Amino acid sequence: MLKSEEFVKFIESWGTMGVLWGINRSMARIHAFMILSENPVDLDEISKALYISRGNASMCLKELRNWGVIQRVHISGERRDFYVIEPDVWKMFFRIAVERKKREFDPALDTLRQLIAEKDSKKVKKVSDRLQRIEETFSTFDRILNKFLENEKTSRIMIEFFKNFAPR
Amino acid sequence: MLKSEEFVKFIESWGTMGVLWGINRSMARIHAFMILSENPVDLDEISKALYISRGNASMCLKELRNWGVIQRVHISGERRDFYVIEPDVWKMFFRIAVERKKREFDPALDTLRQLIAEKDSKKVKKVSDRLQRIEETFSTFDRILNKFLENEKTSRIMIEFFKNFAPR
DNA sequence: CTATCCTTTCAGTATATACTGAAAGATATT
DNA sequence: AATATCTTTCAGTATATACTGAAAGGATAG
Repeated sequence: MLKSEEFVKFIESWGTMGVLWGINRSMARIHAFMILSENPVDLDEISKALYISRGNASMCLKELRNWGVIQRVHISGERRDFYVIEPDVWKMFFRIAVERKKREFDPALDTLRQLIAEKDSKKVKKVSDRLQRIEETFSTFDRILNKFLENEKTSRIMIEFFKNFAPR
Repeated sequence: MLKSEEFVKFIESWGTMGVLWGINRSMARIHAFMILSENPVDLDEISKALYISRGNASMCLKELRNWGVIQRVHISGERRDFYVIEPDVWKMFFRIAVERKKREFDPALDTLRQLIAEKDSKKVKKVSDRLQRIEETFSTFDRILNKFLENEKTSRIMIEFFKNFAPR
């Protein structure tokens, strides 16, 4: 399961898309490599296959684990650590969504609200109306996302709804 | 409407969030500045207020126009170009979504499909099943997004649905 | 037509981000 | 407890990304 031209293309393309998720190229390439691997992989294999230093590979694996998109597994009789991807693709999506929201959306919404709450400014009506509209939009978005992420079951229901709404 | 502490904070925070949208700090800061401006702004004003070179400001404005989140307006009697934000916040959201999808999601989905279509590989069942599941997930996501973005009216309907589903 | 005002371009430079590899830290093996 | 195997850390370095400012390119005014 290695090294056809398409595999390389997939790994690099996944790497590019990684930016969409806010993860860096190496992380995404490692993730792609793991998707294409039949068996659990170890640091050495990754390092050699993708021409990445062990140090970097180690840091990327740690970060991928933080994001919850891969897991460390133990193989009896083996001393090394092995890794597998989170097998549930939607779950993988959610985890990324949660992480990004927490890191970048929430603080921005906070600041927006603070700005609106601010009393003594020389705010012009036009601008405060605009801020109000933005806050409403963000807030709606926030509620939808929270609803979506609140538990497994809710997510599944929403996905099913979506599938019907936009059938193949 | 300038330079309270909160305004600066808002601008910088918006700048951070910009990364979420795949736009760089300067672009996002300029956008934030424009949100807070009562009247159309020009290049010079931006450059001075945000301590950005005119060259950079010019490039950022161009890019923001490409994304469709700001518009150039003409003010009679004025020689300079002026700019305003897209006033419809949801529309702004959509434009960013469309752009990002086009740039980063679509190519990845393409590659994924190519990889699946590939005939003569030594693909292991486990891996091809996994790829199949990923394709399904991505494809569903793609259809939802397309549905959402296909026209103004559909978007509005979906937003209304969401608002009811996740009320304030 | 030419001077003035404004915008854009882009080579060079600065800054931020990612990566390497050697050393230290862990954990298992004998 | 010494050795071997594997992982993590991090200072230094490389690479990628963003920014500057001077020069060229337009547009309008006189």
